[in-house]
Amino acid sequence: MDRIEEWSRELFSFDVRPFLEERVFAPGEFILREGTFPQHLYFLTQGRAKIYTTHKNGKVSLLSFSAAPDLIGDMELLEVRRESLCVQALTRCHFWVVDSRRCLPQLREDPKFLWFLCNHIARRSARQASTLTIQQAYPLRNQLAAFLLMASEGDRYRQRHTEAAEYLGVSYRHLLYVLAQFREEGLIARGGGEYRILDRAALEALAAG
Amino acid sequence: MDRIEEWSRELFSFDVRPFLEERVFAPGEFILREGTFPQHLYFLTQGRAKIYTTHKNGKVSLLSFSAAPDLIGDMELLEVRRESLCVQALTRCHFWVVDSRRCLPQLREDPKFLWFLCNHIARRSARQASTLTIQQAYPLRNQLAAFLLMASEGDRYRQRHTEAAEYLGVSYRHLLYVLAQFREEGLIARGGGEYRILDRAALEALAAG
DNA sequence: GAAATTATATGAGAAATCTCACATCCGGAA
DNA sequence: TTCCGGATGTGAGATTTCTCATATAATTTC
Repeated sequence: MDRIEEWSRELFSFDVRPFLEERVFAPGEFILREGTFPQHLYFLTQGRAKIYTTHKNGKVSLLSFSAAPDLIGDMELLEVRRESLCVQALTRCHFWVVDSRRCLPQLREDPKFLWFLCNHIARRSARQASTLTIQQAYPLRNQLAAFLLMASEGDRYRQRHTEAAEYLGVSYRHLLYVLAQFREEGLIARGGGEYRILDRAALEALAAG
Repeated sequence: MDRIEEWSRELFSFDVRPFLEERVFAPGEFILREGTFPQHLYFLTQGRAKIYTTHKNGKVSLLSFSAAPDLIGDMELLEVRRESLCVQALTRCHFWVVDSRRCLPQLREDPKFLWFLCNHIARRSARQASTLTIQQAYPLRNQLAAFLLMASEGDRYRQRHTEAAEYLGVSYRHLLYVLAQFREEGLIARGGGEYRILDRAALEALAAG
């Protein structure tokens, strides 16, 4: 396939195709399971997945959503992951999978790939740092406003509340409570199994802190 | 200096010494200020610094403590930082400073350095992810137990409460409240301007969740 | 299609956490 | 020494967030 060749030339100095295969995961399928140690790099080219971890007290933390294009399995390649995470497809997910164990020597010597990897991980780290400090400094009201804007398409918001609560790190009950507040204040409206954004400006003001 | 040569051979494929200088910061001095865009990589060889950001609502989030050996300015090198952070020396800090702007072409082509950088950033990212999810899943009681164990030397804990509160992302008042609880329960004791750990096992049980 | 599971919704009360007020203590600056 | 800003410590009341119970709708499974 052409696109693979073009893409592999962009990210790698060497010919990665011998180590490459395509894979598709169905919704709900696991790309990475907790406790396993993958030997592959997964380049998400299509679809959407969620990355989460389960704590000893039973709570689930949804660390992030992964949307194409994204890279999964990099932390494991670098062997820095202590408690492993779980990655599960939300929609049908297409990957280009690199057998990183077999081509690790080439990867370690490839400045083009390493530069890409640095940038990728650094961007993720910056996002996490931002999430972390915002979470410390603002109540759900502000974070939810940002999330509604981020996760909506146009004026329509149709995320699962269960997942949103796990992502925002609050209880399902409390998420619903603040959503109801927003409805009372006329910021959003409910209808037909989805929510609509009524007052984008107000939400943006809240999201900005 | 010998140690510089040895160190630079370990991290770089090329001779980095022409781009290198030593710098020392006094306690309280700023290594990076919010809003500025540094053109240097700072290798912390001695000392301790704090990395924090100030929010629009006035709250300060202490993202992390930096202790030698550590690397500062990497996110800026990769140009991924949105809101810039503030890095301030807590103790006297010694750095080896690389003029990354002048040797960026070499850095981008140096697999040895890039591999190190990937690992460094990935480790930080893993730590942040862990902090983020733990913060979502556990109340201060558990996090404080972990922090007391981590930040104490032997059985003596002598961190500033103001800084601890910013690091843990809770109000000063609430930190003191939970510390008082721990005292009532006989886990710690106060005396001579410091705290002492009395029941390490109990704290470890709390920290483990 | 029936049963079982999962998501949505809401109420009530409790726990965690915050803000603000105020007092004390200590170290550095004048 | 005196003064002052920062760090410590405590109280009271408000706000945010959690847990648990319960009910219904939607979805999956058999």
